Amino acid sequence: MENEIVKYLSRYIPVTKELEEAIVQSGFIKFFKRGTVLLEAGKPSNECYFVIKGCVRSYCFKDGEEKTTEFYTEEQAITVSVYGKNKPSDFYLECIEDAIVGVGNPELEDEMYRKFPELESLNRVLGEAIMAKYTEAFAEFKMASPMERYLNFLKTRPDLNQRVPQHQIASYLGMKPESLSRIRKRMIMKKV
Amino acid sequence: MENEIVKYLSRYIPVTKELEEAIVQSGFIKFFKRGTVLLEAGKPSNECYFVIKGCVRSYCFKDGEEKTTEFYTEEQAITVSVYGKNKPSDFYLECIEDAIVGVGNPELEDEMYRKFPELESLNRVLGEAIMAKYTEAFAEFKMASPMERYLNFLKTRPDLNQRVPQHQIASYLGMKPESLSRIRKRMIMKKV
DNA sequence: ATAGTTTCTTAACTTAAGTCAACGTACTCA
DNA sequence: TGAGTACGTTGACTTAAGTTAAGAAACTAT
Repeated sequence: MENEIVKYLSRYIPVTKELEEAIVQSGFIKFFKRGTVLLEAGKPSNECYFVIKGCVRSYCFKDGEEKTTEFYTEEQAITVSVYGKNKPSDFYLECIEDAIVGVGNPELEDEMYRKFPELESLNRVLGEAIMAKYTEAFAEFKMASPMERYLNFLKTRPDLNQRVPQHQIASYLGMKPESLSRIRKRMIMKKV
Repeated sequence: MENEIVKYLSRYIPVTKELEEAIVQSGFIKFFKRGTVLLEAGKPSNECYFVIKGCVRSYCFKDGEEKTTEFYTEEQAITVSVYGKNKPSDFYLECIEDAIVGVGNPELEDEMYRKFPELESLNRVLGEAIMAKYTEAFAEFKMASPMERYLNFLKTRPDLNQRVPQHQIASYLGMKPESLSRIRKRMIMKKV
């Protein structure tokens, strides 16, 4: 729904009728079916993404294996690759559920910022907050053992555990599927 | 030197005499001796930091041990904790070399953005670029073995390997000092 | 210069992750 | 619905990281 993004924005700034209108008219909001690849590795991208509904996964290949690096869900900005540069993307972006995604590009963004300068300020502030959170997540990952990472995952993203196949969770947590399977077993053992 | 930050900015935007003056006058640029703690874990912070010269390390304690989570060197923005919120910091920030650091606060920042709106735009753009780089670094960390992480570290931050004690590098790479020592030994063995 | 501390290395041992392979289950799609 | 693929679990084995402890080397400060 278009309303979702307005609801999100209006938590931070007053959303005028004009702004709402501009967002809807701009074609920013797009619908994708499960399995759609938004971005291919190796290709430069001119777009940025914001997940409104559904789940988008970023992944790449290493040693012939697919490695899931991030899951982006409701109200998350996708932070792989800065568009505008001509650098080929390191990652694929794939909708692993039917998804509603805000898709931006430099022209649209510049135009919106010109018309609604408060949007750029908001983006800066929210961007800083995302960065701080991500920095903390990286630090925790570094300090944690594989089992601690899985426990942390269950605590911080309990929804994902249901929505996503286990082997993708494994590589997201930096381990092999077999290891995650054994960790789960160990955890069940201890509980009984 | 004040010139350093002007040099940095003028790579992206024209720096007028007024802007240069405003930066110098603001007291943004500060000097710290090696060992100075800029921020203490547990205390809420009102400041943001940008390393102009020297090296700042972020760390925290886990299981009674000090864990280094990041090194910030020349021309790096320190992204732990968003100031302005009253949340206690998760990390310490310590100068591990004599350092020149830009220290900001919300009031100063707002004032500067009001006088020089191009600064806020620049911050948004640079912030997005930092975020993209960091996302990539996190992904690579997840996919890499401890030895690969160390090789990657030597490649991407060769200066740090000289500037920083090894046990701090170890925890920065998510391993114990003993492991890093053995990895180095293994690498030397193979080379001979 | 030297005593005291911190840092790095080494060794022996424990634990768990990676690897390879096999098997059962679940999903999918023609 | 039935064949084929993808997914999760398990087991045996290999490899390397964590742990503990001890000693050597480097650094710090008086």
